[in-house]
Amino acid sequence: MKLSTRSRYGTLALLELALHRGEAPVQLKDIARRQQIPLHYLEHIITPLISAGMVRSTRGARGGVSLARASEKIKLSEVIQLLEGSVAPAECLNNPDICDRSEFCVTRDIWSELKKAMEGVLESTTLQDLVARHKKKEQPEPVMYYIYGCWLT
Amino acid sequence: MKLSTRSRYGTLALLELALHRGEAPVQLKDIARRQQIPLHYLEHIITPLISAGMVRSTRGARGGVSLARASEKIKLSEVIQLLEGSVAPAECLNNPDICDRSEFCVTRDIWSELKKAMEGVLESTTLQDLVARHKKKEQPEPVMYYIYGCWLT
DNA sequence: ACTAAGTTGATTATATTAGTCAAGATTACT
DNA sequence: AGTAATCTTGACTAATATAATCAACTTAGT
Repeated sequence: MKLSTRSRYGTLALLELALHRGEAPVQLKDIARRQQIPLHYLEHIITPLISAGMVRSTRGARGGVSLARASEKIKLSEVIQLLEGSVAPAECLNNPDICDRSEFCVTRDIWSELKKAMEGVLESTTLQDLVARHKKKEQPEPVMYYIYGCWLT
Repeated sequence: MKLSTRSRYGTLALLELALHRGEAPVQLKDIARRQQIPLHYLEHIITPLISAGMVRSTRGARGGVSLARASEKIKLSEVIQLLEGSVAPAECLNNPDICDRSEFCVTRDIWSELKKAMEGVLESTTLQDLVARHKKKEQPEPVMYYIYGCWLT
């Protein structure tokens, strides 16, 4: 029940791109270094994201990759779909024919609910949400009050 | 993001046991046949469930396995925990030390929410729920009315 | 032309999952 | 007591998927 490193690396890479939105393309080697992803592996991870039109690539010197769409428009569900193939926790949800009891199977029904719960999170989270959380963590915005001669948080 | 067959087979086997609750122990070979699970594989899957006290085994001729607890008391989350190791979609949730950015990582926060959503389903589903669903599917309880000379559903 | 990038496909390495086999332990039944 | 049926255990193998690497190629800037 683990996400593959493909998905985790891919999401980190996309977050990196979202953080540099509007600037020059980011080079794969920089993403690789900053997010500690093997460069050669990242090259393969980024490919399906480019094919799907989520990421734009600029070849040649001073090239790199950048988001092809607004980060508000990129849901994690789509990212996982592209990198993991599917969010479904059991293959019979994608393809009922692989099991001849799909129609009657109550465990399949539960895996379906599990899938829905997962989609609930992944559909409602965009890259922009990740960016917002990231910035919030960087600047924790310390709300403090000076009362009784002390700084209180 | 797939459940292993361990978990899926194991859940099917437990459902089988729940359906025969109160009767004589069910033999592994019968479970294997009915649920189409390789017998030798099932032997290994059932082991951790026995160790954990979820399943009771009766050795020897006419032996078998049966639920050690009421099916209402067995949550799927526990089953998955035993068979899959953990429900966490990323290892850093179980063990923050494997990654030096766990503390700041916003993707980790999202995987954590994903985990919570999954737990929401798995914690609230018991074997008894599976049994109930199963019975409901078997006997769709056709509520019909004989009106105007016709049977209406 | 040269260099710095991304692109692609082949290949290897590693880990995990899935499954098999066989010897052993326990119990029911005759 | 003997035997057959059944779970138990550990070693082993096979299959698959994941992760990673390498190298040749294409593209674009200088």
